[in-house]
Amino acid sequence: MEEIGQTEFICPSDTFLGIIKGKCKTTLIVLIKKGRNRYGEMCRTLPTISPRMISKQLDELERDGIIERHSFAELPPRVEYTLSDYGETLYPIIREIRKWGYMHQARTK
Amino acid sequence: MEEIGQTEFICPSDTFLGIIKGKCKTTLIVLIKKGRNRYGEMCRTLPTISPRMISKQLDELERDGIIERHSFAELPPRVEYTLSDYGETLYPIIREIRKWGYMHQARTK
DNA sequence: CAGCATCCACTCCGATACTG
DNA sequence: CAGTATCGGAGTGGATGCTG
Repeated sequence: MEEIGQTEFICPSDTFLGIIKGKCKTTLIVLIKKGRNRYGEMCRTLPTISPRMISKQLDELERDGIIERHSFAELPPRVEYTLSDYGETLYPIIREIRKWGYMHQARTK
Repeated sequence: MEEIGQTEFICPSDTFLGIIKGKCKTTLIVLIKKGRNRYGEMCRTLPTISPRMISKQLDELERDGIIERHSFAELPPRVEYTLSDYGETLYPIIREIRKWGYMHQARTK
């Protein structure tokens, strides 16, 4: 049997969950991955999430190195987000999570 | 490109994340899966998590149908938890999450 | 042993209003 | 267009004490 200790148990899960927990981070990652990567666009796609929250979640994802922010000095201003190489590594897992969700969402409620 | 709508984006992720978010649910699931499935045992394995929290998380996992609670009317009382068939379906994903965590935990701080 | 009840601090998140 | 500031309610989680 594998070694069982507190550190081994908690840390690995929290590395991932600490990054993608939060109101709508997986959703934002998927949107960006699909090219729907501008702030206003995301707000319109997710009308039930407040712009403040979308902004905050994008900030945190950028801080964690998952996404990159590209700001264009135009009028009107434009900002696009892209997945970083690091962010790409967790995308397959998000797909798995979403696939599981599709299969089992009937069960929850 | 896939259809993009709010429902398709948010629901599937939340089905999974809604279940495993919370202080230490993935950890508890792994402990149970490995046979370290008694309440006191878990508390001792996770000394930094309060017993109240472990109890609460186990309750929620049971309520969501992920784990089953088996109570033995002995003295001293004994309670064991096992993964349900439903719970087994999300175990592979938890393994992926943990594997990702092992590989990338150096990066996060 | 395996827990629940209570109290409290902290964090999350929405609503609203404002800015470069 | 792409945000930021502030307020306040709801939820999360620890500490402590008690129970069958």
